[in-house]
Amino acid sequence: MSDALPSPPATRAPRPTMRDVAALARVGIKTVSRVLNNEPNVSPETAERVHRAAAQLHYEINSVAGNLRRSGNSTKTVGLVVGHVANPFSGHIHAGVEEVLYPQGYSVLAASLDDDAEREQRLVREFLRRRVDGLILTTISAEQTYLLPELSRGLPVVFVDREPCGVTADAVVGDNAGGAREATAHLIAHGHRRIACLADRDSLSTSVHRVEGYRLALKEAGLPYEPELVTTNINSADAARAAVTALLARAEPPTAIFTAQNLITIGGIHALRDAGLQHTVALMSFDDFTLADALDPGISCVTQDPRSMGALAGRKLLERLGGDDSVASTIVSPTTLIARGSGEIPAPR
Amino acid sequence: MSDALPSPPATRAPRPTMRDVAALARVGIKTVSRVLNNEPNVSPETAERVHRAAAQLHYEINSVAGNLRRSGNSTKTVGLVVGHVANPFSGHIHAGVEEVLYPQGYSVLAASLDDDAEREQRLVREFLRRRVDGLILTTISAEQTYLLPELSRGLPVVFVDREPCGVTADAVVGDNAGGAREATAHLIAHGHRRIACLADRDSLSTSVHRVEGYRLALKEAGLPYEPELVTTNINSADAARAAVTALLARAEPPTAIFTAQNLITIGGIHALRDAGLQHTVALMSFDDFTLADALDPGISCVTQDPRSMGALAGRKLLERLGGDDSVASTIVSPTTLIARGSGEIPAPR
DNA sequence: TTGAAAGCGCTACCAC
DNA sequence: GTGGTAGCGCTTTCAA
Repeated sequence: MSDALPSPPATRAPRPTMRDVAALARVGIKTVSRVLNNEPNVSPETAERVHRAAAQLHYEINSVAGNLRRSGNSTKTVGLVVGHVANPFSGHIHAGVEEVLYPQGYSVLAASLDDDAEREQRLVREFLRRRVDGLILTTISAEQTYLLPELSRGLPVVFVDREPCGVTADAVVGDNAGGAREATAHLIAHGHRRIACLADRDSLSTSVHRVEGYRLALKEAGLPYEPELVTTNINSADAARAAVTALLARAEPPTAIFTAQNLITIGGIHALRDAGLQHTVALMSFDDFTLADALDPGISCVTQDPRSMGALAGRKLLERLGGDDSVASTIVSPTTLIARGSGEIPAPR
Repeated sequence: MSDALPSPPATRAPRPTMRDVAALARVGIKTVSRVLNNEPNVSPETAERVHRAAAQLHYEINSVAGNLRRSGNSTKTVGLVVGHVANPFSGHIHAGVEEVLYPQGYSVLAASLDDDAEREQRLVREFLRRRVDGLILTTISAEQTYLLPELSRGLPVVFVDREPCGVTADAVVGDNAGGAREATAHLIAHGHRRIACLADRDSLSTSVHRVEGYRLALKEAGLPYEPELVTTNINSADAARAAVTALLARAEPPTAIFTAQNLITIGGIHALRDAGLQHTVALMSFDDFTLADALDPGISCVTQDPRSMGALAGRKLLERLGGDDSVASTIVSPTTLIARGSGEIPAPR
């Protein structure tokens, strides 16, 4: 009984090379190279013969071999390290990078940090062995001095989301302090005086900046900074849920909460619901998520634009690849406040 | 005023080669190769000298050049095409693939389909030029016969999420028909007789299978199939919102809705809320999303495990890369029903 | 307009 | 143990 679909043989056949195409077209190998790379000075008839032979053999040019010899020794490949590809924030960064780099002929080797500082270095090393033309990195390690030899060699590196530590390099970051300040000021404007702040690990500069923004807003409003309302080093939704539950159980509970990260917001929402306080205690989130507007109340937030951040990082890298030698800069991508209800719950009087 | 941080020169310095290391260590280039590849038959003293020289020059082996000569002509690179890297479903597939391939020394070139069939072919072609060892593909094109030359050459290709068309190859897909059938049967079990079905484009096999599952459940329950309750070719949340709104405005509106995809569910939720019917009309979603349990009512769904699907696809590819010549197979990854409230709203009597 | 030869950085093979 | 030489598939250079 024969299958309707063409069933391919499982044998591994060698790929044709330019030499095979040249032989079939009865020309020199260099002529094949010229034709397939659209170089001038080939007669139309010869070009036609070459194209026909290439098509017949299903030949695809080998850019790996080509780039080995080609000037600049470039691979037209960029290494991208993000927090985790399964995280939508990382996904949007990836999308922005892709959007900018693929049209310019670059391919993207993507990998996840997975909260592992060692992995960060392993991945960078692997990318270097593959001779990527540049790197776009979200980092987790305490400092990136391990990149110094590469940077001093002129390898373009752009940091995204988190600023580098111990090295000078381009970076694209969200306005963490500014966004946190705006979120906190928003709560203050609705009458709140006791505002809790829940943040991620202190080892992350993003997290530290958000707490700073929170403090700045308090200071600007002449409110005291009360350490017992601030919990940091929260790294899961469950931890956030527990932390918020503990805060609400205090003698003087906060009347508003600023959750400085996505997962923390999710844990916070659960905790408020557990206590039946979702319409009583105000909540502002740093970072948005799907259906935040479908919850009751809708979740107010300040949101970054990770896709734009990825695109900016990609663009910066392209400039460096193009030979831009100007001094390293940090681009701050603005945040946007979205009011949906949870952040506009007034303070009790 | 001097910067505290080391500011790297912007000049592009050439990378050291094995020859440079060999010269510095006063050994032959082949010895450097042996040491750096952990091959035997090198005296400890020589190895030490080589390691020292390599470290001094910050030399990293060039795996691109090495693989050119190495047996099998492999690049230890795999090309991955997903729907869109910014989509969490795609992100989880990517994560699963990564999780399986990186430990085996493979790197992943990732790219997004972006709903563009031409892009699919462009990306595959680019990957072929980069001589990837294998491909993991989510497809959008009507048929993939353009892959036949590669498949017959023995290039390992694993399709993920959507089954191939026009070619025989391994695939990992979710249980689209089974999941849809289970979701629909769940609604029927809660007394519903008029169940709407909203699905994505008919050109997607996944979508077609989900509608089939819906029909099968109706049939098994002895319920009639009413075409006016089925809307397909919905490709955005807004379109879904409009479609549900239209359904609810009918003379005999459905008492339950099966939304056969993520974005459609989101649009459907909005439409039900617009009409104030979220506690009246039952809703089952195909695919889960963050905070689905925090909505009121919680959204019941059947969910796939895209991470596992990615891992299965990666594992299959590794087997093929390892020389497995067995006949192509399709792995069906099961779905799970999660009851949260929206799917358990009973039919009015 | 065409192609032969050299060489990109490395590994396979074989001599020492 | 060690290292030269050939060659992976291509582009560069240069001569025809």
